[in-house]
Amino acid sequence: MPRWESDAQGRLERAALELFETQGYERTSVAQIARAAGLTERSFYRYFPDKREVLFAGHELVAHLVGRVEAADPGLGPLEALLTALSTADEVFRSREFLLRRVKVIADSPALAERDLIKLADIAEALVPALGRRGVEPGTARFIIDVVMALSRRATSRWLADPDAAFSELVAQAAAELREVVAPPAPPVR
Amino acid sequence: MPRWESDAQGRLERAALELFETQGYERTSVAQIARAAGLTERSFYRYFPDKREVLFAGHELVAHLVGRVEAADPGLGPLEALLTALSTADEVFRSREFLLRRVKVIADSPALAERDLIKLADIAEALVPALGRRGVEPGTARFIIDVVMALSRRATSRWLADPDAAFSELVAQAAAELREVVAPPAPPVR
DNA sequence: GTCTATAGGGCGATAGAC
DNA sequence: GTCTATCGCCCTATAGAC
Repeated sequence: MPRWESDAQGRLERAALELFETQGYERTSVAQIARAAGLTERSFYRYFPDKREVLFAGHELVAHLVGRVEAADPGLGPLEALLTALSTADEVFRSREFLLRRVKVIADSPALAERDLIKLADIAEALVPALGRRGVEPGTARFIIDVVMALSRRATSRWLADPDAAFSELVAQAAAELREVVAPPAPPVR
Repeated sequence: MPRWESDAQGRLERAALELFETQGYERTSVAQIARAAGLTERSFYRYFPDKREVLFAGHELVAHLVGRVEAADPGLGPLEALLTALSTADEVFRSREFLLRRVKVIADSPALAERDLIKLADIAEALVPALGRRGVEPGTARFIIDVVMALSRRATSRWLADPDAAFSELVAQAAAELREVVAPPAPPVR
């Protein structure tokens, strides 16, 4: 018999999401989350550096993307490399149920929205050296990555809304949309 | 003779930037900023809802961009409309000196970096209805805006680094770069 | 675990300008 | 009198130090 309940971190995460949903982020204290998970406030900070982080644990996505970019065919250009990497991102997604709940909570709290954005920025930053190893200058790399982040946002929002869509399809769709926006198919007829 | 020194907000902003530069954001307390500006901590919060906001006052850029998008030639597509608007953004920029100091301070503090990102996201959000009035669907609008935000980031970082470059030129340059990335000029020869 | 500085909100008091 | 900027003192919660 274990001396403590196992998966303290997971319990804190689930308790936090639940409480944020029902009471809102601001009106939920760290002590309350800890209590709901059967821990003390002090223990909460052993697992998470601050209150917001409880919703942002796990760096699987960054690692996944960086790995895929590095593993991509060296003949691919930076955009293509990023898009192939992004296409498989759903391999490390959590359940749509969970992500939907999380997105709603984040959207309802400015503090969490801020944290969400910087997490995305961290991903973008981590991808710069990955493109660097493919011979892309940091400035150019960051620009292309930012464009792909826009594309990822588009694909993800559709994926959350449509239970039947394949993520890789939505990435391809967004990429097509990008091409259309940048170089409209209809040539100027005059 | 006025009972109080004028421009309390400006004094707080200047004192804050100065202190953040010399001591760092974390090691500067609100009380210290207020004292340096000849006010009390409580008064600080009359001007700024929180400590971070002292570096992010003023919404001129949002208003400027929205206005320019709305005023843009109705015949322009959404991307072109956004780019013309962005090209004149430097009209509401503060001095490069000030912006450089500010950028450095923000980059040195995770808390300020988060706030900076959400301010950009706020601009993006504000532009959605502006494109909506041009007949663009919200989802598509947000996607195009996000691409332009990436482009804006590229142009701005170059503008900060190069004292002689014209901002509108840098926007055009980034736009050309985007076209090149999305539709490489060299067709597949095989 | 305990202690503490700080963020930041609530509410009321004060004191000039009008 | 009202309006408005400022201060004072309360409070809780976060998060870091010890």
